[in-house]
Amino acid sequence: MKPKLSDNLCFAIYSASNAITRAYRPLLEQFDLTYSQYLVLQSLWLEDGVSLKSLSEQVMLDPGSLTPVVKRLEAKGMLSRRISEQDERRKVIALTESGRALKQQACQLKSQLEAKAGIESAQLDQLRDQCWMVVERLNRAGNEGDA
Amino acid sequence: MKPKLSDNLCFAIYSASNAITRAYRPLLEQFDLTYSQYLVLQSLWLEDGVSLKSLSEQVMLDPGSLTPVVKRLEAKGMLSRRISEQDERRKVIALTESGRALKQQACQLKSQLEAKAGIESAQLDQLRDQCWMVVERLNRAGNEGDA
DNA sequence: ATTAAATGTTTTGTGCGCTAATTAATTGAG
DNA sequence: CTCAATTAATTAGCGCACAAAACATTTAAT
Repeated sequence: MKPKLSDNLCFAIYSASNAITRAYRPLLEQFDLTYSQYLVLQSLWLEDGVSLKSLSEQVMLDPGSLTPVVKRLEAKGMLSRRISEQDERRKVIALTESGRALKQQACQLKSQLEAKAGIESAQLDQLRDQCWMVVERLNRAGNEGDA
Repeated sequence: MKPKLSDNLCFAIYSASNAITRAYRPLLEQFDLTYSQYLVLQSLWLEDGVSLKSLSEQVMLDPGSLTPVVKRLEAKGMLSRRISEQDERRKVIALTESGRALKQQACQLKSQLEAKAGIESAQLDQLRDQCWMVVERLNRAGNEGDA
């Protein structure tokens, strides 16, 4: 059998990720959000008032990647960034009233996308768990140089 | 049970994709390649001398995303972009000798990454296929407005 | 044959995502 | 207490990934 590009797991995951953000785009447009911004909001809906570093661990992105995302959300009035009083290096990122209010409107987004894709939850959970397994192993492998 | 951010399949796939390009980066560095550039090369190793549009379909990326990637590969001497004689709108993208030669050196990359992550092929194939299922359904859903 | 629609590529502008370097605040070792 | 490490956040620079617009070439319709 001739090898195909789609044989590669990396390409499959990469394409799936691109397809998801592509599919989310028109849905998120009504809220003037990108997928990354939406992800940050979801994280804050679960745990509010965290530092940028803590947030970056939650969403598994570099602090350097997150600063501009959070700034844009601040500009849209979704959250505030005030300096922590305990530790002035830290910024405390907290939802505003509008940011909190968006939670109710946006919770339909996930089911909207699932409906769009027509995925049922049976294999879905397995797929999700296997993705996390890949993430965990790659992260572990990347941090093995800690003497 | 309290809901967690990691319950979301979208987040899992998104994180897995980021983790993969992150893990590939140091491996690809020795070849002075990014993951996208590597993907384009892999596509050309399977089918050489294609138009940008054809290439964009192979790797599932916008032509607009691909133009700069291909240009950089051209600058590195990996491929050539000449105007098609049959249709002067088209560009024919073809590997150079160096581009073809890289195939031998880079074929170890995939196994190198798999070793790094310690993934065995049993569940791997399933994960891959389910990713493609998601991609297919999202793409189908996105193109349903064709009267 | 002329012109209108379609096709292939590039350009422009926005927003990631990463690394490396910078700045500022805190901690710790002497 | 002081000064060197550490930690938190930002900045700068690179390379995507996309949509929308611009441009040129080809095709199709009349």
